[in-house]
Amino acid sequence: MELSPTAYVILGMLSWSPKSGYDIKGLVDHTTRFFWAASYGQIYPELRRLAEAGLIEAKDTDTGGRRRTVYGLTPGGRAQLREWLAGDPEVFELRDEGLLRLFFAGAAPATAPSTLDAKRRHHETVIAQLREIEAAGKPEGFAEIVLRYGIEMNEWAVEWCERAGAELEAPAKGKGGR
Amino acid sequence: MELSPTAYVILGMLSWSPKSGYDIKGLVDHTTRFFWAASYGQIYPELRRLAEAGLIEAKDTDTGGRRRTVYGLTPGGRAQLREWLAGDPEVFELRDEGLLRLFFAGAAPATAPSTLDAKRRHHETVIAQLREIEAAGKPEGFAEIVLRYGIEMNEWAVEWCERAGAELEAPAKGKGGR
DNA sequence: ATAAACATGTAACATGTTACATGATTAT
DNA sequence: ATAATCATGTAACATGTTACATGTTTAT
Repeated sequence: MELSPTAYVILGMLSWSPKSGYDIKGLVDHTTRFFWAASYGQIYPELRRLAEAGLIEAKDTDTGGRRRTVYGLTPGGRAQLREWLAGDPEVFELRDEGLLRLFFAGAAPATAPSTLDAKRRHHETVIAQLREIEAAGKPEGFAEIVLRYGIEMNEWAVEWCERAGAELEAPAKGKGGR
Repeated sequence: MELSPTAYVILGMLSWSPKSGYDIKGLVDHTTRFFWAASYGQIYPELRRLAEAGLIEAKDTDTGGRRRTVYGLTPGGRAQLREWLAGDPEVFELRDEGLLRLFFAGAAPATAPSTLDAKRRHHETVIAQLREIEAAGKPEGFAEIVLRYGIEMNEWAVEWCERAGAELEAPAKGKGGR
């Protein structure tokens, strides 16, 4: 069976412990969002599909009035997750509008420093968010490794923006930039 | 007027010189693809929209039998591009299936080293492609800066994969004990 | 009371990929 | 002749976001 990577986000989350769609969305927003986001519009329909495929199972635990459907992995779902983990990753996509603007900055060179600045600020914001997650959740094992990746990659990007910004200022060939 | 970033890819390409849809696709594949991809299915309809909006202009140059529509920026299109360049970048998205697999590797820990290895190989492949572009096109100015970003970022990622791989192999000390 | 958080879901929209259809020109 | 490249375009499909609709429970 061919599943989307987003389906594996769900399977992976449920491999830790049973969860509701709401739980999954909350976890995604605090963990994988930086390298794999997912919205309710994806999660709820996907939960239904996975349940129909027998990879997850609903344990309708409505605690009184508030309806809440908690799903758990079936043995088949766990096998599917492990099979996916054993394969090679295929998707790697980056969409960086800052880089795009910088690339075309020749049409308005004066805008380059502020583009670089905005990009740097973006990465700094992400670092702050990741550090918060780090402090709050004290992740361990693979989650911690991946979180460190996020922090270090964004730190690298901040440094690059600073270096590139300095380079832009350096060749001041009497053009009267600024 | 609200344009998609992909529309600005076209406007940016045309700001250098007039081009056909085919030209644009070829250039995208050799330049922006690493941080902003575009397919024919996006480019041709977008060219039509931009022409209808008066931001670009077709100069129907059919060289004999082979039909070829070359577009150039109008003054309005150039203004639109410059306006966009002056704003702050908004989109930054990463989709890294390798990181996702690593994140969930707890369900099959033995798969982690090969995931890391595949991710490293991916980044090495990209570096090789970017170096080829660098050697072939001798980019200058902002294009060169952005190309260097691509190479350096992927080098950083390769190093990270090596470091993380070494950590995985190292006996689990430092945690708990100590 | 009322705001925030919990909880599920759908519909409309936007974006993007792939395969297909068509045909001309150039290099081998 | 035939493969590669040039060249344009569409249709079907896949993916993903946003806004909306609905209602409960908990904290202030």
